[in-house]
Amino acid sequence: MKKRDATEFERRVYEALCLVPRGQVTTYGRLAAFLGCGSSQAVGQALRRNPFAPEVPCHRVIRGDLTPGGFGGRQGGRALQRKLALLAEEGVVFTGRRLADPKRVYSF
DNA sequence: AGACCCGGACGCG
DNA sequence: CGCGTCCGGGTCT
Repeated sequence: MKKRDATEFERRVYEALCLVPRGQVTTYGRLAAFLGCGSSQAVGQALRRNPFAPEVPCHRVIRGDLTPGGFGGRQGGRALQRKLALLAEEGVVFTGRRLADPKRVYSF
């Protein structure tokens, strides 16, 4: 496997993600709007690559419906549980598969 | 070209 | 109210 440099678009996503204060989470849609991309899908892909993990709190990013989304959906859900536990320590609690506190969503 | 992920909506119990 | 499913769009390799 070859390593690839993050494109300018992805770099932007990580930078915006770094602006999210601890204890709060953001959504792909808000992130995309802040980047001016207009499509949250591209943001999801950039985080899924997360070449800067764990320096980049990609676990602080959730879907617009307050669902974790594709957080390790391919790793057997193991990574998802791990990030979920991290968020729980920050105060972000999920109810089943949805965020229990929509107020925790941070907006730029 | 193909593959990947997100967003909103609908219906059901 | 919550869940599962459907379709499309934009980006990356």
